[in-house]
Amino acid sequence: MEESPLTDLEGAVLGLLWRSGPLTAYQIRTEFLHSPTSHWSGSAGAIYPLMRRLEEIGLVGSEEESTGRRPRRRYQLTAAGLAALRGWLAPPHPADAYTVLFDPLRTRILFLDALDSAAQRLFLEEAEAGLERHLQELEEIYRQIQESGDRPAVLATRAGILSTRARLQWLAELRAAVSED
Amino acid sequence: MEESPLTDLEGAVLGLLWRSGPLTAYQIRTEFLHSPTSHWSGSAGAIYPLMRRLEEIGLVGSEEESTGRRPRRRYQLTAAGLAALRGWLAPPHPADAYTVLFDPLRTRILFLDALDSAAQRLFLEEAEAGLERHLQELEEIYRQIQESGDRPAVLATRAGILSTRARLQWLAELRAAVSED
DNA sequence: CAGAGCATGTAAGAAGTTACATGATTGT
DNA sequence: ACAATCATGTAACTTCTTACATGCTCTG
Repeated sequence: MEESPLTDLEGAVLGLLWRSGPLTAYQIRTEFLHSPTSHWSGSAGAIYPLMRRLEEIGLVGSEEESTGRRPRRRYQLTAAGLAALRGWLAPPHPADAYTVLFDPLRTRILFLDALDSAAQRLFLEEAEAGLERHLQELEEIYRQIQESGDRPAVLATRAGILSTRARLQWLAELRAAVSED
Repeated sequence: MEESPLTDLEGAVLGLLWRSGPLTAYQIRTEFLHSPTSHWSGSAGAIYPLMRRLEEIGLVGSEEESTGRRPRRRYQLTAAGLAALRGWLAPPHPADAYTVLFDPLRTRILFLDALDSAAQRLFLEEAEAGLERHLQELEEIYRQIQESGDRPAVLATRAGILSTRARLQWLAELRAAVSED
């Protein structure tokens, strides 16, 4: 029934169903759409086929609520799905869970010297401004959901804040190092 | 000639060619293989077709060094390739450059309550141990390349260290929050 | 009742993964 | 000379993206 390890998208979908009861594919989609990471695109072409796949291997069940209109399919976790969710959650984790995260800015900065110094300065200014802006948003979200009492979301947002601050700190160090030549 | 924006893998390949002169596909592969991020798999099936693609659109050139044996193709950056590299490096950057990075641990912790409390504790222990181990490795690498004087690599490693520390700090906060129930 | 936007998909194509095949070189 | 490993690929498959199609619902 459960063949290969779940992808992170599959695991997250099972997690959403576990937390928020039966959901339609569209509702799942919008959850990802509103996430502060742009890693989760929530595109239709990803979610709809994925839901069918999960149903085929028995990790979710669905029922159609056809009130005469266009079918509206609502998915919920099966017992096998809950077991698979726990298997995905628990250690051992994939290798990339503990290694350095992928960061498009860090990747580019490896080759910063390929830009002339004016462009380098522009790069660093833009990067700091962009991260600063994003940090403000995260802190605003943090305040809101702290009131809502949604603890896992609070924790995840806190992670985003700390991680973004670390990137900003790094950029500040970098700017100091660049300007001293 | 240059159609769509470069992917990060394509940009990084151009960057490697810019920094390290003409390289074979295999040499590029091993650069990625040895990177401390597991995001760069450097699999043959990714690199070889990519190099052909980059050559087709004129961003790299190649010459065959056939000394009678099996062909050995060495790629170098063209003028168009350098321009494309600079376009990829310079702002404006893709949206995901400034948003929260994708973190498999954070994603899982959103659903931590689906595990029983023993499994939760195990999760947190493993995660802290795994990150701590990785941090040690990074600091060892950091010391080595600081001596080598490879500044961009030093900076990138520094970013990995700060980011990993931020994740550890978050886990420490989390453990405190979990144990107080 | 017309248009906006919500909801449910599908099709074609891009990009990467795993697994395989095979030639060349090196160490013992 | 034989095995191990370095090096150069290819093929099939998986997963996601972009773009499209289409039905349903609500609002002015």
